[in-house]
Amino acid sequence: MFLSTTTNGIDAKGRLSVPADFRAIVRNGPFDGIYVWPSFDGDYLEGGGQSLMDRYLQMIESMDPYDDARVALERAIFGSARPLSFDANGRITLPKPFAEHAGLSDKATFVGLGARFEIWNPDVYAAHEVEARKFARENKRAMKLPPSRPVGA
Amino acid sequence: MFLSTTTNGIDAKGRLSVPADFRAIVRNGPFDGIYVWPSFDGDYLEGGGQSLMDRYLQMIESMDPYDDARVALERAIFGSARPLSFDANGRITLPKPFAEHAGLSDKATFVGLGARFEIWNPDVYAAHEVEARKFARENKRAMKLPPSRPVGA
DNA sequence: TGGGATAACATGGGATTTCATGGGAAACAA
DNA sequence: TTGTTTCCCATGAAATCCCATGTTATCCCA
Repeated sequence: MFLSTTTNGIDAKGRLSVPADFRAIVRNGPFDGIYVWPSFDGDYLEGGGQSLMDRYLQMIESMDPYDDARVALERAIFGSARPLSFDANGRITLPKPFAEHAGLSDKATFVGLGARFEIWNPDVYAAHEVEARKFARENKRAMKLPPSRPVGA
Repeated sequence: MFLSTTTNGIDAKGRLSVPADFRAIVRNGPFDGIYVWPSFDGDYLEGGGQSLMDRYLQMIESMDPYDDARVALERAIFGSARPLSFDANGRITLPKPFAEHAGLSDKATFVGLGARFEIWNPDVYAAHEVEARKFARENKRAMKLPPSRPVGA
């Protein structure tokens, strides 16, 4: 599970260290790296490991071939995603268009969201985080946890 | 079930012993540690074991992908939670931002709340507890138990 | 039921490893 | 060539591991 928020530096070569716990999650996969694409919903990047891509693929395959939503998803995710492999020290090199889309220059913030993660400009994310926490506080009553399962189930 | 209240010391390295009974609850899980995040509702930390996180993930995944509440919760919980693993003696190391959020420096109070627990500054908690008991006393008529099930069901 | 032995627990400090980051050299492309 | 990408190694800071110790709780047997 991708968790927590980490800000790392981007060096002159466009290299960016992926947090070690994120790397640990995708390790053991067939591909030693992550999949990243520009979000169609804002100025940030989205990403995940092989299993996330497999799930998206499965989801899309279950939709009608010419469903508008299917075509949109295919374009937005598969059409723009890139596999970014780790170097020996666990860094990826950000393609320029990605850095531009998210306004990344010298620092980037990884945000773990369970099954996937996002990469933001730190300043932009800070503002969003304040909003998100405020919204959560005001809507906490809407949170209903599913019942816990019996031990051993 | 996380129960009772325990206060332990925080050493110079930011290490904090998790009460032994709390550790016993999460033992046998796939991850030997606890998940902790700064509450979005106050100056304390919230936490639980793997099963709690699984339930939150289930809850969030059942919401619409671009629902505002979902996005806010994802960021407020997953975006700020960290897996804190036990060292050989059952201690966790508190990340600095967590200690700052909850005003923790030399001591921390673990408060068991059933499925999850909270970590407070002892002095702040003492004051808060007085308030909480007063509130409970004044609102006792609003407390409702869910209908009980037949024994064994 | 008392009291000594034993185990569990919280805490402390030093040593080691991991991690993020920087830069140079070699391979590649235009 | 000139600029770009990939691989390799160096380094300081931070996190982790390992061992030691006092104290408390638990057990066991007389």
